Amino acid sequence: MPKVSEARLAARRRQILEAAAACFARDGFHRTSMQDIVRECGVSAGLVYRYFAGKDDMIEAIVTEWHEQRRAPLAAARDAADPDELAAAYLDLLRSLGEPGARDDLRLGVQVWAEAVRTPRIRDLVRRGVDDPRAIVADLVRGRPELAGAVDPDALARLFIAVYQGLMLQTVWDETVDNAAFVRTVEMLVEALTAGVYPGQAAS
Amino acid sequence: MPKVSEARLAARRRQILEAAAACFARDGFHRTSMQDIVRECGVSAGLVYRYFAGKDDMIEAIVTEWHEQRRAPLAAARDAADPDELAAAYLDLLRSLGEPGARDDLRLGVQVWAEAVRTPRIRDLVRRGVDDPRAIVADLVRGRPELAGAVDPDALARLFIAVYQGLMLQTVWDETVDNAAFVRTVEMLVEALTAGVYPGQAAS
Amino acid sequence: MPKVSEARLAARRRQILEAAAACFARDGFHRTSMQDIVRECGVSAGLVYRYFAGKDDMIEAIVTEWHEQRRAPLAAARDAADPDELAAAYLDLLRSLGEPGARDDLRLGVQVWAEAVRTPRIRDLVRRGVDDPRAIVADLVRGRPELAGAVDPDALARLFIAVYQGLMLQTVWDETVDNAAFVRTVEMLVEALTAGVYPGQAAS
Amino acid sequence: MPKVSEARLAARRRQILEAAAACFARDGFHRTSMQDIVRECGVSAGLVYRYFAGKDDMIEAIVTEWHEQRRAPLAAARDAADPDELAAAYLDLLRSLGEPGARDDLRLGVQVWAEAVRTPRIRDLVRRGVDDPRAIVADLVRGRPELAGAVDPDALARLFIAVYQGLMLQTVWDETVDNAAFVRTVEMLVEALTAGVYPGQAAS
DNA sequence: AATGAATGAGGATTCATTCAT
DNA sequence: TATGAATGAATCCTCATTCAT
Repeated sequence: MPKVSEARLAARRRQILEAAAACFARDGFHRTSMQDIVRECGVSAGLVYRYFAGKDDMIEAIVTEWHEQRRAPLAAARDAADPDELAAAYLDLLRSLGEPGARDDLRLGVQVWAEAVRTPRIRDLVRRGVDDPRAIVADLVRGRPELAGAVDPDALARLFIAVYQGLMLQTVWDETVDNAAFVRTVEMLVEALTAGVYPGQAAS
Repeated sequence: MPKVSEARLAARRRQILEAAAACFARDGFHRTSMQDIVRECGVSAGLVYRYFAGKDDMIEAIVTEWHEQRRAPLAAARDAADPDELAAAYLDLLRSLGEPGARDDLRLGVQVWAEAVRTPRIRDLVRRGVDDPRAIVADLVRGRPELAGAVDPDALARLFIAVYQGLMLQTVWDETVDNAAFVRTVEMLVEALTAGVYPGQAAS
Repeated sequence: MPKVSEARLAARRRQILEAAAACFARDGFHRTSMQDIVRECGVSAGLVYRYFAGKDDMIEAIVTEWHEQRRAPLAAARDAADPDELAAAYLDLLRSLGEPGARDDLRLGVQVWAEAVRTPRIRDLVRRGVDDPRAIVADLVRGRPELAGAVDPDALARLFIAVYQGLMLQTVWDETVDNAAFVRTVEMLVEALTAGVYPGQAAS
Repeated sequence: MPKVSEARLAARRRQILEAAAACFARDGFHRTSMQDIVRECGVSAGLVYRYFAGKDDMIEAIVTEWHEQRRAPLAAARDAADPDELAAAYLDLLRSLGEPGARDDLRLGVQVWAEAVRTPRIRDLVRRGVDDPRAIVADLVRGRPELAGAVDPDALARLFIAVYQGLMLQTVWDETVDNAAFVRTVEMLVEALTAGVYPGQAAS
């Protein structure tokens, strides 16, 4: 089995996966037929089944990839071990939601969330996609006593994730959302936390 | 001269609608067959079509009702014209997400969001479901100069809605979410806003 | 059971029958639902079944009536025992096909013919609808030796009926058919027959 | 690069079309279910939809073919540019109506006529199926001044078509129709026309 | 490796008819 | 007499998946 062939295989897989993602983003998992995907990626129906065991397998692959893409920047910031960098990475994620090129990704994400409600395997993937960032943020909070004393680190982490999720939803349905104003408001909130102005917080 | 009372008709409609909502919450709109709904509500297939023009019509009815249920408490609080009451109503909505009886409602909501991505009519309903509460909150913020001077009222309103949406998602996938801790954190945030401790805010 | 009631019954029956005929003419027997008829005649579904045993029964009633209406003028002319009158009655029938008010009747007739292909009971009714006029015309021909010697009376009768049927079809599909020109051509043919100008005919 | 030859595909299409024609002739378009056709042609339900967009598409294909079969002999005769040949072709068409093997074709034709009443696309096809032969015959009449002076060429053409249509109907309902006698009568009529014996006709 | 013809169960919806009121 | 809510089998069509080529 020559290496060229392996690269080709990977490229084919990618080609199919991207066509599928485009279809799923447009119409959701259950309103996209395999024929739709076949049409979109320009290969035969039979071939798709040599790369994926079936539709569910394809959905899983797409969900896994979707979360990986979001987890990466946060994980990188954590590895840098600089709290400011993590905050910056988070705000960048918020900002990226406003970029026009992100639309399909957001649409896909919402479909993933809905699928997680009913499919245990998808739910597990999505939960990991939430739990990993949450742990990263919670760890950071725990490392700063003036914050940790005032708030539940996990709850605060969930709050930041919730803000991300909610902005994502609102952006998906309404392209006129003022992303910059939203991010500025969140930024102020983050700064206030860092500055220790909350009731119960000791001044830092 | 109807031979069957209007109340009976309304009850039938409700019976069907609730069976449908239960099915949709469990399996999503497109993995729920009309047969599933028929089985769930115990009437014949044909009868469903005397009350709803089709599956899409039923989905629309359910989406409309879903948003109405959330809008009502906020609208009531706004009519009371008491800022504290509005904040309390909002926090109650967050708390209600943690009640065990709410599960199906949350699951249904996530399906609605996913459907809004691909169906213009549903998107319109969902946007109205977001825009109405947003206007209520933004108006409140505008009425308090010390807040309005520091933050974009719309952005802040979106932020609160985002928090609600995100908590809803996380609760749907993970029943172990600590709702009380989350709400406490949000409460602190709200109080800090009211207390005017944010950078840029004049002390109230 | 008072007489008034009987008249009412007949009126109801007529009301339903006419609504049904209008629907059938528009959409054919099998694309017209009982609900369509119910809507058209403004009574309830249940009531229709007190006047007709079912859809098939209604179709039969309509087919019977349809043929009766066409047979009547020919039978009247035959009873007058005047050959010229019969010819005139026939030409009048042709002319009536061109009248705008006849459209629905023609449409209905074509549906009847199609139904006669597959339903024995309807076929019997339709055959009688053809055989009766044919006998009338054939008898006339037989009574005129100079014609009967030259042509098969039955075949000639069938020919006249065929001409009627064909004109009916062409008129149904195409409202621009020149009815007057068609009738003039047939008239000339009839006169030629009467004048005995055919090969094999002795001069009258 | 089709893996299955084009001939095989065409054969499948024909297989399905012929099964459908048989069903439609037997039961009419709307009393024939897709399952009936599927049973008749021995392929799966899904496959039918790879060859036809739906039931209506199949009906259209059948109607088109039906008219083409009748138009062909007339068109061939016209191209031969011999009036006698055209007359012969017409009489042959009449004779073919009496052949036992033609039954299903006739039954199908009557269903087509009924469908033309309610479906614009079918009506267009049927009108073309009438207008083409009419033009052929009318052109012939126009080319013979002694005929054209006496009759409206279009009306005469319509008359011949009407005779064909009427004979078809009568044959469909009644297999005892004496086709030979009918054709002989029509033949005589044609000869008389050619001989110029009509009132208003100049002797040829 | 790649194709796409073929399958048949399952989808939403309609319909003639009945019967409690 | 009259209503119209209720039934459930039947209709047309789609879909994920397979396998001969």
